[in-house]
Amino acid sequence: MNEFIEITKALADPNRVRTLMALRGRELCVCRIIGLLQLAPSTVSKHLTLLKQAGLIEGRKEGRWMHYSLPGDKSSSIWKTIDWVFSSLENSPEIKADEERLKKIMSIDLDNLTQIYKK
Amino acid sequence: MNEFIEITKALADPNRVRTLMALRGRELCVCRIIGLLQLAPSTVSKHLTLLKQAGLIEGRKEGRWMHYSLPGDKSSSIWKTIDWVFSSLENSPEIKADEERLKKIMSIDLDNLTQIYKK
DNA sequence: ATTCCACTTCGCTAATTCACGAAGTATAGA
DNA sequence: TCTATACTTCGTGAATTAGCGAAGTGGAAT
Repeated sequence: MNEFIEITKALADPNRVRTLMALRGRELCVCRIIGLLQLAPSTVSKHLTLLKQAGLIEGRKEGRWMHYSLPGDKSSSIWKTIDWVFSSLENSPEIKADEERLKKIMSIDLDNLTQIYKK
Repeated sequence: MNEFIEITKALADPNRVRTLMALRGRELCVCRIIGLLQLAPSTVSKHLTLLKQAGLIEGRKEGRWMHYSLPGDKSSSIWKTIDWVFSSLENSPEIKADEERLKKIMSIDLDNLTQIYKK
């Protein structure tokens, strides 16, 4: 029960849900997620920590960058939840708009991202 | 998206989730739910309003009693969510304990419930 | 070594949420 | 018509949460 509530609480915030949806089929570094959500780095970091705590995402450090992604083991029970989220939001206009924004964000080289998310 | 967040928020509280699970396969009047959760009537009423707002339950008034149940139309998309909740919690010890409590609560006649939930 | 950069942790404020009791509404029964 | 019952709404306090900026951590590059 506690675990379940941890998951539903993690999913009870639009910015965290947008993040989860943004990670469909790809890894993202924190700076790109900051670019997507347009929130302070510390805020985004906190959201990511919460999602990770709930088991909805996992992190991988590579040099200076931290990359987040959906759990690798698709047979794990958390994927039932993730699939439910995906199917619930597949037609959401907000998520579609994010998808467009992400196309641009993905095209920017990591080394040039700093300036972007500061404005 | 808004709708989805309304649902996850409704599911982000243990007492509301317990209520949802208690309604599996049966209707319950508010007084029995009060008996289960052991919370003030006004608190329970608020929880039920939230669950209803999210579309997770529906209410039916009969005389003095208000009966809540899961949505009747099982083809409605909310049932995907409800089934996900059920499958996530089918082995939860808390929910099993509630099931036991409910057996007793269901055996009490409606007219005699008042005294019970006041103690 | 030192500086820079990506990110996290900490400390704070504003907003939201959970719980309660008191007061209100509606129905049943005397 | 009056009272009792079942529930809801309102107002309030305590606890939790989302956001921020400042300070801290650790890896890379000069």
